Amino acid sequence: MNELEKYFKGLADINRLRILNLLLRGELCGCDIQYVLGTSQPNVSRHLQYLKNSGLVQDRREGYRIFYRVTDTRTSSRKSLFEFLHLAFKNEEPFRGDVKKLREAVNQGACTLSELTNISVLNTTRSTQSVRA
Amino acid sequence: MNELEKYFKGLADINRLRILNLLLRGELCGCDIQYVLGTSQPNVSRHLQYLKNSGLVQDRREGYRIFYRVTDTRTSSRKSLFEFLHLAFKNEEPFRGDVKKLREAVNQGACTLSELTNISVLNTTRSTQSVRA
DNA sequence: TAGGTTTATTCGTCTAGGCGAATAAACAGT
DNA sequence: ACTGTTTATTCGCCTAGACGAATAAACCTA
Repeated sequence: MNELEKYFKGLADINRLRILNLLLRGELCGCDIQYVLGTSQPNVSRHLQYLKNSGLVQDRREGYRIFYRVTDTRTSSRKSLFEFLHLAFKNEEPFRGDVKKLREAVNQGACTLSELTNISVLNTTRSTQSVRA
Repeated sequence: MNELEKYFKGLADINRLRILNLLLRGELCGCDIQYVLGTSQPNVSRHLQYLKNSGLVQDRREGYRIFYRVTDTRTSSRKSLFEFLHLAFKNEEPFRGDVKKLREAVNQGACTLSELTNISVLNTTRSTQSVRA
């Protein structure tokens, strides 16, 4: 499939746009993304796989966690695409709200830190399977 | 639906990308677009409607012809999007080939001019219903 | 009004995509 | 080995989208 078409198919969904908006701010694990989007874990996983297959996102395993990040932009048309996205997301909803929510979560201790700081509020609010079980 | 999402859904198809590539070079009627894409008339019409509903394309009637153009970019995020597209299409296939094909058609007398110049080669090659009937 | 050109719509069919629920898989720590 | 955490996959269902063929609609001209 055409490269551009592949990118745009990857961008043609609000969930994936929201994910990219977060990843443009830095590397994130899946559970943090899930928390901000407020949707189910399988749904986040599906969209992340779609983004990977579109060539927009890469991942890296660290223990039982997987960190996702925007694909490297060296010598690629992706660079200007990501720059456009970064500007387009700015001051637009729901992207703006998502970033705010992410910042708050990180300040209180995001997924990676929650087990270190062990904040009960976050654990009860954030954990999915452990709490909902 | 979110504005950005609407745009990207409009861009998530190779036919629509090819159409936009042509329209970024200037206003065109449907039959010229059909000629360059080499697909059926209903197919072109469908994709043009989709692009209109996505807010990426406007049209204007002139007699029994309808001219399509990229949506006005004053005070809009569409401007930077179109600028990105213009660069991305450059030197990429099949967009490059489409522009070449369009130029040749225009030089020999495109849809609008074909009835004036009445070039038989063009008419037999280009006309759809009239010739194929 | 009749015929020709361009564009839009309808119909039927097929594939892709989105999502909830449940389950599986990968990994770490004890 | 057992348990808990994170991520991926499967299943079933539904909707959206793509396209060829045929038809309709809008418009012009004679």
